[in-house]
Amino acid sequence: MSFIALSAQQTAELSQQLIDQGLIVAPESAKGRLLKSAARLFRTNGYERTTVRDLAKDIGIQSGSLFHHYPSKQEILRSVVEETILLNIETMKLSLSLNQDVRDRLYGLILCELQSILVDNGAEMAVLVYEWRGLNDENQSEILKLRDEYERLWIDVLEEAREQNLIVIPPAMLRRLLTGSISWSINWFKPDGDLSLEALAEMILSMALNTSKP
Amino acid sequence: MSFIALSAQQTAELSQQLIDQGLIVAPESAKGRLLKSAARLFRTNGYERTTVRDLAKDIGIQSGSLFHHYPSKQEILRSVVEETILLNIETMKLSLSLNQDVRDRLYGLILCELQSILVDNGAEMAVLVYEWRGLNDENQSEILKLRDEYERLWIDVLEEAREQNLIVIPPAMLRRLLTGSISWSINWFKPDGDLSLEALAEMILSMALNTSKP
Amino acid sequence: MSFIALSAQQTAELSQQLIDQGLIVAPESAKGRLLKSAARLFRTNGYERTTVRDLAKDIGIQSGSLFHHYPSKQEILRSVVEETILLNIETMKLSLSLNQDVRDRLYGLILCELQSILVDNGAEMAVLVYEWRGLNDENQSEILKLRDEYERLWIDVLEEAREQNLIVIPPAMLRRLLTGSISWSINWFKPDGDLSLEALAEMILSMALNTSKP
Amino acid sequence: MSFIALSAQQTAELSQQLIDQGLIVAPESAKGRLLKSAARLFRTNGYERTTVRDLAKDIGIQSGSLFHHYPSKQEILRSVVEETILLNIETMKLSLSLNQDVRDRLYGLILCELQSILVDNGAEMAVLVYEWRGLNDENQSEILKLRDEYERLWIDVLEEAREQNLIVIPPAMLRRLLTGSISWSINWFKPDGDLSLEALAEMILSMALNTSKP
DNA sequence: AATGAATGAGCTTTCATTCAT
DNA sequence: TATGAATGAAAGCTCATTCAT
Repeated sequence: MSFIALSAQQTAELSQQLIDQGLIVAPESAKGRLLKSAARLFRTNGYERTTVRDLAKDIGIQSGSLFHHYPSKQEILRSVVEETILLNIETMKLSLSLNQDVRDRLYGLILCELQSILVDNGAEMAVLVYEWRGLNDENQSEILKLRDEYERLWIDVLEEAREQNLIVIPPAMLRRLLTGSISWSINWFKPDGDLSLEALAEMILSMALNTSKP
Repeated sequence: MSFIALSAQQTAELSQQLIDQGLIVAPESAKGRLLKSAARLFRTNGYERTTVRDLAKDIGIQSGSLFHHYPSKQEILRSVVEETILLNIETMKLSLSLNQDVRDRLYGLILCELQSILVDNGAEMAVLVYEWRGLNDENQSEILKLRDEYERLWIDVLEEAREQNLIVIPPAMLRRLLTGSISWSINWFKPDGDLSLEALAEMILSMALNTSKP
Repeated sequence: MSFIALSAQQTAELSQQLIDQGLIVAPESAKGRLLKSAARLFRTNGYERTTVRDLAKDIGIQSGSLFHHYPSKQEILRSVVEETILLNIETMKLSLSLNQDVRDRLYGLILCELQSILVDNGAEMAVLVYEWRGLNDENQSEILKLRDEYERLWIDVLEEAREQNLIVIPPAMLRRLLTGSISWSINWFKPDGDLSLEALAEMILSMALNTSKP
Repeated sequence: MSFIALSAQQTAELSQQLIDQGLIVAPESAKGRLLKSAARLFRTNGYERTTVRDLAKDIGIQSGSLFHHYPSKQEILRSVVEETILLNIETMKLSLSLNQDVRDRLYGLILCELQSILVDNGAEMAVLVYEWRGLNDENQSEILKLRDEYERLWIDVLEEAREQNLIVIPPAMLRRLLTGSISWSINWFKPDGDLSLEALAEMILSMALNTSKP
């Protein structure tokens, strides 16, 4: 395959750019550590089952002190979700810019989403998928706008694939089926197991493309 | 396609048998209505966000009266989940007994799972998929045994398909991808929309089988 | 010692008389069994900690059925306490009528109270002593009248003892000290142990009489 | 009599020492006031009949705030009981260290226990005696160890008395009779009445010693 | 008499949030 | 910024009692 992956350096630069633009907070800052903790706990125990005391304890402060950083628990969830989408959008855009072949472009999106959901620091994505209901109505619609942008990237690539007769299922529908397959992996994938992320991505790609794996 | 679907009568008879064996409660009984309500509310709002007062109000009794039927909220969740799996196992077995062709057999499983998760009385399945963490440890392992039996049915059919070279992805892995695709449908499928359950099932089948839809 | 004890037959006749007069219920009747159960449970777990469901279960009926026999849980407690005092008063009167010597008379009272509190079917007395606060105000004052009659018997005998210089502590005060010693025995006396009820009664007598045990 | 009583200053110093060692909480602290309140209410109404709302109201906070100080109502009871025994043990040891004559030593123990149970700040002792069953099993056995140490002090003094032929009833038995007499006093003694605590202690002593009051 | 479903007030406890220090 | 005591609404659950059958 001709796929060009993102280098670690490119990923790091991207994060730094977003931090500089004020779109996401620096991970080593107090707020950053809080968000990381929150993502992990929300993912492990669920939003409701995670108390602000759990959160505070996890980063070594008192529960009351949390509210100096964020006005409410709800806002913490919103930040976790928002930052994740923002980072994912930019990462995916970068990957697309490096690859022209539609197979590679689709593979890149799959890999990116898997990485976001499965690798160590990707707890936030799981929250995005499974703690959707934890957001109140206002926040849901706000996040929805970002989500539309995110999904647009997927649909565009799938439309390309359709034009080249690589897929038979309508793009919007296929995206939904893939979303399910990819997000569900959080329930079974073991990062230290035999199966690599790349191998999993290829399986999903082969399923999507409806052709035998090369 | 040569697929033989379950008739409404067969489904009804199956439910009645399970009721007679004491494995599930009659849906028109007090307990039955409670479980139905619980499944719907748990699905809509999540287990944690559903209070016993909500539940009681929904079926028109006082909150304290709930505990006349079930000793705890947790036990209600357990019952919802357990009954769903039991019913699904038997429904799937029946469907498998009616069809010999492996494509039909797989199509039957997909349809059955979709039906369970998407049609009006399928709220329980969503709970099974998404409220897993709501169960305490003891109940999780108890339910896990039933789940193994359920998954066995899927794996067996996928093994058959593999022997006939209909699928390229290893059965256990493919099942996981399908589980995700099918269960995620709860987040977007509209029962009253243009897409029929059968059409959706066929799309998923075609994705699984890795061959063009006939 | 010249003490004349009550025979089993005399005790039985006494109970029968009270039953015939309608002052206490027959122990083998439904109500009787209920009271016996209640006394035992109240004694073991306390009035508050004993639920009507516990009570019902103990005698093998449903909790709702209890209220065909007694209008409230409170009334059950009142009956237990009332019957106990009534029976004790009569038993003590009988014992006093059989003994003239003041040492014997006092010994009889002590033995009678110990018996009431310690022997197998004497759970009611413990309730009388320890579940006093479980009674509401109205019932407390009603029972108080009976209690006065009961205490009168003690005081009269202690006055006699005082006139004969057998005791040095004022009767009213001594009665209080003895009440404590006797009732506390419920917390440590083992009916099957080495110490007999009679030996214990003698120790208490010797303590009261302020003379060495003969 | 040659009895040397504890001075108010000595008592105060003892309390301070225990506070400094972290064994009991300062009475003027939030926790201290809570324990004091709890002891009084538990004594007056019983553990079960006292609600956490009663408790909170009594010290002027909201019921939820109680749990900032103690994790459960049960733990409040445990603390009340534990602190009482600890303080009593130390007070009794101090009294014993000041008196050599066995009569005086015994008189000191009696007085100390009476004081603990009857004077204004002695509600806790009543709880210890009468709310024993309110403790759960785990806490009962924990407290039991302290209680053994407490009882050891009594038994040792009674053994001395026996060696000097001052008592005729075996020490372990006599202690039980005295426990009853002393603890029962809570049900009748009026701190503002004619009878002084010291006079009551002497009566009990004379009853125990089996000799006329000198 | 007995059942068992239902009541409804009240229980202990949880928890996001506030605020004086 | 951080603390930690306090808030107060709401949670899950208990239980004496009622009542149609």
